[in-house]
Amino acid sequence: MARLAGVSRATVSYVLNNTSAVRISEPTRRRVREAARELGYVPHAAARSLRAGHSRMVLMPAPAVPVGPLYSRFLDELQSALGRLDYTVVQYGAVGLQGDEAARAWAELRPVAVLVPGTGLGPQGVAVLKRSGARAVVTLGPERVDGAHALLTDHGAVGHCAAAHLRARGRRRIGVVVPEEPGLEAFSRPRLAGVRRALRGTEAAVTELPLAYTEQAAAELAARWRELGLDAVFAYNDEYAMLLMRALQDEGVRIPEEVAVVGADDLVLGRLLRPRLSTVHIELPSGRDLAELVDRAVRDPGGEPEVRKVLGASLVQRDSS
Amino acid sequence: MARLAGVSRATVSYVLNNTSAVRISEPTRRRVREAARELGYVPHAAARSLRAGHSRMVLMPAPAVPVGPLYSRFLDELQSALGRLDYTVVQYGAVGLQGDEAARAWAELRPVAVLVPGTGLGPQGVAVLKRSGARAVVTLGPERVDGAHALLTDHGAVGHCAAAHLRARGRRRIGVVVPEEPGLEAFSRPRLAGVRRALRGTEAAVTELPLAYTEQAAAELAARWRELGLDAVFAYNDEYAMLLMRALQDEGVRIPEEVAVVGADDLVLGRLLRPRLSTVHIELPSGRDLAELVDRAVRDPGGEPEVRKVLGASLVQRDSS
DNA sequence: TTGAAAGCGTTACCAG
DNA sequence: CTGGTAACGCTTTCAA
Repeated sequence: MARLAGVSRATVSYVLNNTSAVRISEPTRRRVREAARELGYVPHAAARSLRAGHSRMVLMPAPAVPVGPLYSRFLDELQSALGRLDYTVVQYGAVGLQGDEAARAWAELRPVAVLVPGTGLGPQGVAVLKRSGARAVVTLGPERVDGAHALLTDHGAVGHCAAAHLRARGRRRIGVVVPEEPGLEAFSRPRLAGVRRALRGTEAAVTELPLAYTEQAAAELAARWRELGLDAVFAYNDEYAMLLMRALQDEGVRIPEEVAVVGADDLVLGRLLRPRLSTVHIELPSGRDLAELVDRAVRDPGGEPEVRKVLGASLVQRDSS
Repeated sequence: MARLAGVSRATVSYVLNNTSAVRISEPTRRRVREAARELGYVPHAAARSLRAGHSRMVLMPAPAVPVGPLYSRFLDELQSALGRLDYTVVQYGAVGLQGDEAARAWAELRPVAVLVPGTGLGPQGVAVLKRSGARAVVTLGPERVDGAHALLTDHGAVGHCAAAHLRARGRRRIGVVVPEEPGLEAFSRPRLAGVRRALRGTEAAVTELPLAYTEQAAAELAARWRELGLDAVFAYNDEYAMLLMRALQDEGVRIPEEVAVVGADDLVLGRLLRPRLSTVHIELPSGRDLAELVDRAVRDPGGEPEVRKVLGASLVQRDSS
């Protein structure tokens, strides 16, 4: 830049980085600062990290599905926690790249750490990222990936929790709503599996209920409700629960007498329904903890990958079950 | 990298970029490709853009507030549209930097375009970005900023639409819910102003109703409802509308006889309430259009800044008003 | 058809 | 204390 400030580039670097190893005269500092402001000088991150051989960028693929308030909060917390640790968090617009191909695209940015929600990253992808200089790869999903740290979000626990509750309440024929919206299978499948697991070896039976998030789809499901002969339903989450409850009530099905309903996510919404919605409260990891994990991993890239279960599920009983 | 592939770096560059200006022998190409795969070679985006003097990165600050399905959809569309135009969309984790300070942080990444939702970027910030090589700066907010293209989202129109409707229905004492959640003022204030504008010069009166998004806050508001003497309320959006409606119904206030309620956002939710919720349907710009605007601006950085109104508001009347 | 070399903006290192 | 120089990985121009 301001070789035009009358000094050398090195001097500029010293001044702007407050390098303490060398001492620059006050007048010089002033000259440099002034010139910087005047020229609207902004350091060039790419050049810096090229020279340094590493960056402070933590890369996350941007979530593809509209994301609830829970995950939003978590993400926010994570970002500010990492920010305080002097990392720059960047969400990479996921443009439908698949798995290891995506990993290569991410690697081009040479992030110091990569945080991958969901599945789709294989051991190969992890290897690519690490070779390209990523000092930490952390997955946030149902299963661990070789070479990466893992935050295991076992959505099975959500279904398990709901099903165990329904069974304890004496319900035996249990429906499970499976959203038809694409992108939600990642959550709905494990939740369904969790229900199955909870009921294995009991006399209770599970019925899958595919459902699109529209009034009409819910009405159609409700119309054939009696012939399904269910006495309980785990509705995937609170929003689908609301959709289904309304349709059932319009159909004259009494809740919870004829059918118990349980949602998930513990949204404010559920408390506003009548009957009040029983739900599975989901506890995500604290953003601060995760930020610290990332920082630790970056500082000690050789360490054993940490694997940690991070999804807490607990039932909140209200009036719908 | 693969000087170890037996060829020169230039050759590698040619092969991997499919440079058509020069012709490389097929065997060489193969050798290079193979070596690249074997070594897990991934080009270094920073080096590339350093050399090229520009990047294909479109930068967006990540929204600070949990964002509804509307905006999510819009963002998704935008990202894939830009992806198809061969841009890389990156969301920068907003770490509470203010205005032009944030602009400097963004400028460090030398994005080719910056897309800024909300206020907080001043003309100075725009200038910094442009000087640092951004060929397009587009704001998405209530007012234009000198030097930047603007997509004007006039949330006043939302309030205006709701208020005009309520007035046409004969309501005269109109409450307006103002969320207490931080970060929402950016939307709630203009919406309130829009209501005021719609009712100016009429005999209708406006009452502000601050409200936190909790059951208790809603109950407290409902408890003193009669003394407020309102015959209509614009509830900020559908979610606050649901919250308030429930509290009012618990209090025995009849909707719409005693008080008409209008929400906004036209969520599925509103159709599930009883009475069905009247709402303001909001039309965001199509992601494709915006992507094209960005692309045009990048190709012709000298052009006049485009200023465009992009927020459509139309009332959907149901049973609550 | 291929190779060599320059240069993008930074910063570490060493000589003045 | 300050300034010159080299090197990070890449693309491009020029020469072989």
